[in-house]
Parts: sequence; structure tokens; C-alpha cells
Amino acid sequence: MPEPMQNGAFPAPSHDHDRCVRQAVAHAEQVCADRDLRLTPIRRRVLELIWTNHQPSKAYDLLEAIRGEPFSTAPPTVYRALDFLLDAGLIHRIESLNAYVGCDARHVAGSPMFLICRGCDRVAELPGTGVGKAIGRAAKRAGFAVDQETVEISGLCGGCADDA
Amino acid sequence: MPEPMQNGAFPAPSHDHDRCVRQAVAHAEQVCADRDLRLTPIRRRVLELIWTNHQPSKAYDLLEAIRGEPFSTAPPTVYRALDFLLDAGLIHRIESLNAYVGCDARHVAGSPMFLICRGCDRVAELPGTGVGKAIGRAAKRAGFAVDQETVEISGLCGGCADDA
DNA sequence: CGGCGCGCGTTATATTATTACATTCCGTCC
DNA sequence: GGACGGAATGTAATAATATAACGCGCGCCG
Repeated sequence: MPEPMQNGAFPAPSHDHDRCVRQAVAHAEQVCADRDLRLTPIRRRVLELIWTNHQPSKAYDLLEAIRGEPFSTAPPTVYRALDFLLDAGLIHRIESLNAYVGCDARHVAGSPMFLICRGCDRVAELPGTGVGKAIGRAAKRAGFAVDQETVEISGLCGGCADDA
Repeated sequence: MPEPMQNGAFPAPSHDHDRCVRQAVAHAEQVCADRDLRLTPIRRRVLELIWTNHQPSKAYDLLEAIRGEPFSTAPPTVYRALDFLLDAGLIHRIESLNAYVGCDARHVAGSPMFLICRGCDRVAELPGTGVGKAIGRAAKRAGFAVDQETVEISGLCGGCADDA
């Protein structure tokens, strides 16, 4: 069973976050092993850093974070790792924030949608199933062939709404 | 009656584009008059430039475009005009492209969704009604209060799919 | 062993956007 | 009409995000 969640989307403040990180890294190892991809030290480290919390990470903050570690701190270092992780489906880019979050794989198939809380700055990933269908219908009506869906919703998560 | 459209979304190649521009500017004038906003020369010019075609405009391309016109060509000039037009609801920002398109107001109420053709680089704005409902349901289940919806779909429009 | 491809380092530069402050324009109030 | 005040614009500098181009080293595979 996963950790307790507020309605299955945003993790409860008390959740065992180390476990999120461990699971994410283990999942990444599995994926890379299965698909013959190389989870190099830099790539693994960037993935860990992204999973430091449930807030989206900015590329240049990741760069800052690896200062002092034995990696280059020039921008291409982190952008290359991000590209790899994006291609591997291990992270997502949040377009409206120019930032990156770990893929929590709860959506499994289909395009996810993202809930972005402007209170705590966390992002939750939901299965975009119903939304995807509605998009498909609208696109079909317009004679449009869908490649990729970007669905990013800003607002307040349950916890932050209670605080307000 | 509006110009002939391909399924009501992407304008036909033959459409009277000057008319799009004239309508957009007239609408902007109306909106600004109604709400006591000032459609200054720069703002009007930027709006016209954005309506030059149905492709999204980049901020620095707009800046280039006003070279030689009696406006400052420093970035804040165009960003301020864009902010004004965004606030007034006269244009939209396409997050996944860092670019701006004219609001065609066909959506009327509710959040629009955008179809972005990777063939011709045009963007169509659709009413996001069905999608918005699906988003609302998913958000409610997650205990999330929605402020703003960003729905951007990439793919191929009818015309470009036929070409392929 | 030789070549090839991938990952990484490095430098430079491109692209997108904002901050801060000075100046000008314009309507309002006296 | 003149003084004030707020909005709009000009200007210079800089911040934030992202990519291009090139070379090196290492492991794999013939």
C-alpha cells in the first residue's frame, strides 16, 4: 500500500518521503535495465535531486545543487540529464513553470494531467483519462490528430485551501 | 457569418485574413472602450502584429518587427504591451511555445484549449467546455480548487494531415 | 588493435524575461 | 491655467532559461 495521501493526489505532510525517493530510483533502475538505457551517476543524481520534494525543480537550481559534487556545473550537464530522464519517461516538464517533476507513474498509461498548488508549490500528477477523452472528442470534431497533450491546472490543494 | 473554416477550428488557407485582423482590432477597441482601458499605439500595434497570421508570435520577433517604427525596441516595450493584452483577454500565451496568439473569442466563456499544428505552426482556439468539466471532476476528486487551466494540444491539423 | 558511438566537459552564445529608475503624457482638481 | 498624481513609455542593465559546437575518453565490437 502506498503512503497515506490526501485524496490520492497530494502527499500528506507526514508521508514518508524517503520512500518516494527510494521507489523512484528503484523504478528508474528497473526501467533502464529493461530498456538497456544507462542510468549514469549524473542522471541518477539529477533524478534524486528532482525527487528531493514534490515541488518542481528548476534546471539552474539543480545546477546549484550539484556544486561541490564531482560533476561539471555547466548548463549542458543538467540539461542533458533532464533530456535523458524526459525521454525515459522518468520525469515530466511543467511547461507553465519551466520546471521538472518526477514522474510518479500512477497514471500508468495515457497522458497525465498536473495539479499545481500555488499555496505550497507542489505538483500532483493525475491520470488524465477523462480529460484525454474529452480532448480527443474536441480534436476529432476539429479534424485534428493529437500527438501530445499538455494539461496543467493551477489552484489550491486541499491542505492549502484549509489553511486559507 | 464568419469566414469559411475547416471544421470550425483552423482557418481555410483561402480565408480573408485581413478581416480577422480588422475584427480583432475592432473588438479590442470595443473592449477597451467598455472597460476604460487605453489601447495605446504600441498596444494596438503589437496586437496587429500578433494577428499578422495564425501562428504564435514570439516576443523578440515582435520587437524585431517594430524596428524602424517610432517605438522603443527595448524588451520592456513589447513585454508591457503583451501584459496589457493578456490582462485584457485580447491575446493568450502558449506556454509550451513561449509565444502569443490573438484571442479569437469564439470560446466566449470558460477556459479555452489550444490545438497547435506542428505542420503549419498555426494555433486554433477551441472552447474547452467538455475538457473543463472533466478537469473539474478530476480536481474535485483530488480536493483541488481550480484557478486556471492550461490545455495545449500538439498534433496535425486537417490540412497538414492531408499533405502528409 | 582500431574505429565508433555515447556520455561528458568546456566555452560560448542564443533566447526569453525582468528590475530599476528616469521621463513624458494626460486627466483632475484647485 | 497650473500643480499634482498616476499611468504609460524610454532606457540601461541584468536575470533566467536553454542550446550550439567542439573535443576528449572510454567501452564495445569487430
